[in-house]
Amino acid sequence: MSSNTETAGRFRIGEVADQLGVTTRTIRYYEERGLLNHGTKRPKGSHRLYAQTDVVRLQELIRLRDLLGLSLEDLVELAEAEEARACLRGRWDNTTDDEERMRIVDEAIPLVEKQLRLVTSRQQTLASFSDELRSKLKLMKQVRRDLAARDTSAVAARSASDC
Amino acid sequence: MSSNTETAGRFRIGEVADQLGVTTRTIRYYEERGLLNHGTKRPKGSHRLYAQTDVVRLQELIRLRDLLGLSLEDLVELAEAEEARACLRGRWDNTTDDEERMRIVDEAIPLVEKQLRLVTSRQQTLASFSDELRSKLKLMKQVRRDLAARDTSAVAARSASDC
DNA sequence: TTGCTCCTCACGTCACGTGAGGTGGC
DNA sequence: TTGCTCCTCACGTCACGTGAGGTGGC
Repeated sequence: MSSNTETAGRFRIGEVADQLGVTTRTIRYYEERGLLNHGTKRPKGSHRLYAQTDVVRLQELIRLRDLLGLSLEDLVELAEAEEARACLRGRWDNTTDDEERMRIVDEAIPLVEKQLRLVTSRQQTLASFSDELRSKLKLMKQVRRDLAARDTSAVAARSASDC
Repeated sequence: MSSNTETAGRFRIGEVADQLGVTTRTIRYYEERGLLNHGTKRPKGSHRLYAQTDVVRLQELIRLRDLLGLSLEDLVELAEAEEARACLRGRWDNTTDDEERMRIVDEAIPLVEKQLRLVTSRQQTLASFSDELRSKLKLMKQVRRDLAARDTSAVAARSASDC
């Protein structure tokens, strides 16, 4: 996955799974589907080893999946775009060409902006849901107070919009 | 589903599905799993008909599923608890007993509070994710400006924490 | 050498998707 | 009567879960 020798292969699949709160099966499945391991061809049967950058990358994908409910197909799309950033493959560190670096940053920025838009949209939906629940709760507590005060007419006035 | 004659049976499954943005299969599946149709025994082969209260109820379940990523098992649990509210079955409207109404409200309040806790927790997670994306973006734009100004030393100072 | 974790099939499951073939109401 | 939507199987799919049986490194 990482071709960068200095960061290569320090974590085993079980450690990564524990860190991210998923199972090893999930990680292997993501590899099957092409989200990981674009770099090294691992000899069949040998252990998978992950670099810190790989873990961070997986972390991001899993967070997008959990928080936004994206399908693996969506994740593949985002991952491929992120691939273009190439930071993970060391293109950034291996070049001293400012124009090359400019291109990398220019590719990366719209991607993060897209993720931010997705997150912001989801935040708004949740905020209105939250508001709804709050006013529902407020109403119910008011009805409760009316009942406690044996004020039947007040209860009747409110009950229509309750529940 | 609804045994309340005045609100019974005005929507067909296709209409409900369109309103909620799901397929008819989803609604039938939820019925299979016991989330719906606790009331009427429909003659086999006959059309399903839903009341407005049924649609609202389904809407809530689907929103919880989408926004919080709850499993159907989780939804069944919440639905069963909500069943206790009994408003949908007309217990509220069919009683004039204040103590009965008090019991209904007392059962309903902690349920909505629980939903609110789930939503709030999700909001916090999303907020920190959003913050992370924002500062990442800010840093990348700064690097871009440094590159544009051909200020190589400034770029180098920042690149370590980039990507 | 003994555990432990890893490996690869491969079948099971959850939450639906997607027809196949047929019936029912405006 | 003609469409349209509905019905019930029932098999397919996506994203994994869960062993079965075996190998590899501290």
